Amino acid sequence: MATMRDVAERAGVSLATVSRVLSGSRRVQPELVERVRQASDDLGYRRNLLARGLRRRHTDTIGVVVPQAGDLRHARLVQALSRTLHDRGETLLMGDGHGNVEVEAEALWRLIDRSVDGMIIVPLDSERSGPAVRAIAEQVHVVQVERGVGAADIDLVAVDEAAGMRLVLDHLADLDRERTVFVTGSHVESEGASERLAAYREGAATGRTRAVVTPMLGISGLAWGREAVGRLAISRRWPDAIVCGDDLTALGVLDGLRAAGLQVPDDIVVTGFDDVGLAEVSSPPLTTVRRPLGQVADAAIERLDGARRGESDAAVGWRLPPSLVVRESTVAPAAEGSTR
Amino acid sequence: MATMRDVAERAGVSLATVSRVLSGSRRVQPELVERVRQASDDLGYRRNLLARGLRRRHTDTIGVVVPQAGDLRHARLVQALSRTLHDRGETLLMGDGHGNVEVEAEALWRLIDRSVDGMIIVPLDSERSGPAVRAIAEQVHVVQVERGVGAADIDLVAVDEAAGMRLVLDHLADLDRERTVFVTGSHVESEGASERLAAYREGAATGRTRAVVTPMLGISGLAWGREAVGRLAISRRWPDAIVCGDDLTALGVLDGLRAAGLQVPDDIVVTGFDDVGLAEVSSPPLTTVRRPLGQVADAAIERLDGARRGESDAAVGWRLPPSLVVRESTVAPAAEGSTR
DNA sequence: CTGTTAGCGCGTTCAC
DNA sequence: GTGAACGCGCTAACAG
Repeated sequence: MATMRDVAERAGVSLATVSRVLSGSRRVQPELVERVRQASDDLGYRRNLLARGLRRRHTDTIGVVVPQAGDLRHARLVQALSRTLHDRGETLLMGDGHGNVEVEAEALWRLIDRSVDGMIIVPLDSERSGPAVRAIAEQVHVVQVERGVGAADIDLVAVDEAAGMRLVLDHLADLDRERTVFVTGSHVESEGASERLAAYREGAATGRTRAVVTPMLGISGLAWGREAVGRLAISRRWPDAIVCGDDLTALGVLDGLRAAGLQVPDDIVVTGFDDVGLAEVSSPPLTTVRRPLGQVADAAIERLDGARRGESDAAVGWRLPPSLVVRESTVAPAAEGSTR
Repeated sequence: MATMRDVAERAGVSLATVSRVLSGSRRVQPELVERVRQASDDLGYRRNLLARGLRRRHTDTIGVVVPQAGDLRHARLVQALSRTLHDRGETLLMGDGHGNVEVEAEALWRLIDRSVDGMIIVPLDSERSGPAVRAIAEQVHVVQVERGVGAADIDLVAVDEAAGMRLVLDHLADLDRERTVFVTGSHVESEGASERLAAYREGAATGRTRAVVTPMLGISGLAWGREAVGRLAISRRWPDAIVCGDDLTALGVLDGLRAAGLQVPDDIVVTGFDDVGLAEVSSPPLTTVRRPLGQVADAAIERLDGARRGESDAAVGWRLPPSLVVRESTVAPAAEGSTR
């Protein structure tokens, strides 16, 4: 590997000049610029970012740690982050919690050891990830995503789950559906789920959709969706809309409905939550709520950048509004395809 | 941030001693070890990996670049890699091609700039990624995954697609299915797809399953699966098994079959390929071929490690055997659940 | 504008 | 067994 010294010798200039040409930090005589460029290309020179970072005290690198890199949702987030960071000339250093708080903590520290300029964290658990996240926040600027560890002085950008639920409810009202039931996982599963449940209750009470049936709580998933429909069948009083807390449960509901011989969306409409891979491929395709992953990513990066420039007044807590994706599980093909 | 010098002062020893204690590179008097440990803990000292890497000329870091980090398959691979690297005390530096060869090339070089000890690459395109991958291979040891760029001197670990197809065909033979049809994407889409097609042809000709219908080629996806079934319906000669080139197409086939009123698996059985997220949630769940991602990851890392220790004789080309996951799209519930 | 010099924080000689 | 001194490759400060 060629070093800057090699380039300097070949171009017949000093080390400092090479550095200046390469980083554009100061004006250099055009002729010398050319000579340096030439020499650099000839040698296939590449800057050593380790040395550079050591000297500059920052690395144009931000750390990102997610609970489970294999999860589609997190993978998408990482990709979104990676994309805009790349465009800004920064590099993403990924850490993976592998679903384990201790592993997560170690991943965090390892990133610190590599001198990241900032950190974007999706905490594994709002309780148990607390100590590590707070400790890290003392070392470098941190912005939490999706979930916070209850530290008011650490930035947080998340999705407004309640607004998403209102979108669903309004959509149902537009369709004149009056007897809805909410099928979801038990609200202890995640903060998001309980927010959606609360918003459903609230919306059902005060919104345009009335006549609401008590929420059905189970362990979210395919099986629970099917079982919920089974229970409804026994009760013999079918609702005209089923709102699900997540897409997977909605798939189960769809399957149960098919077994029961009901037509979607004619007899009954179904909605999911969290448009990530599944909703599109179900049959019929699922109307669902899409989280603005790209905006979340950009907001987090923006915030990090602002903080680095010293605009770090008080910590922010942003909630970004999701959008409704209307598909055939609520609207028959003819009137299909609108997204709002 | 505390530095080694701070630790040395607090412990009343020299810098060198601290270094030795922390890296365990040489024996140090027990008492001093204790003092250093204590001082280090008190200060919350963390080694600066930039400086360390600069001095040692290696970083215990390996670069991983994938075509599209948001793809579930790649995300899973990254997670598998990340897991075993973590266990070995190494760190993963991720690069994302974002589906673009130029971006991929830049990601590769950026990792080189960070002094990775080795590189694991899933090339975006076996043709167009060639130059970059070959150039990188001159800088650092690289092992390609899944797809090679046709350089015989660069390691490659991939999945034996043909073996996977044989698994499917044998399974069908066990079920006494005699009229199968293969529905897949056009074989120009990827090398993997064409390998599967070839293996299907081969297996159909020489294997235990005879009476084979000409493969149906389209653009893989939900729509093509449905359409393929539509064409079959017109022909009025139903096969007793439909083998699909990928899971998504299989989902479409399942949907088409339902519309046509056929029972799966009684009237007809269906198989997918690449068990990643979709197969489990379809109805009925899909029998499919699972790629051994964990083994692929471990093999790649193992190879990198071997090369670093100087065992890098000739480049290897490994093909790992996938496994068949039997679900209800080929075997009715009663006899379900076996995986082999 | 350009060159010389001094470290960034570490690991590693070489003397003791 | 321990410490002092050097240098990894680079940028920032200071002269010229």
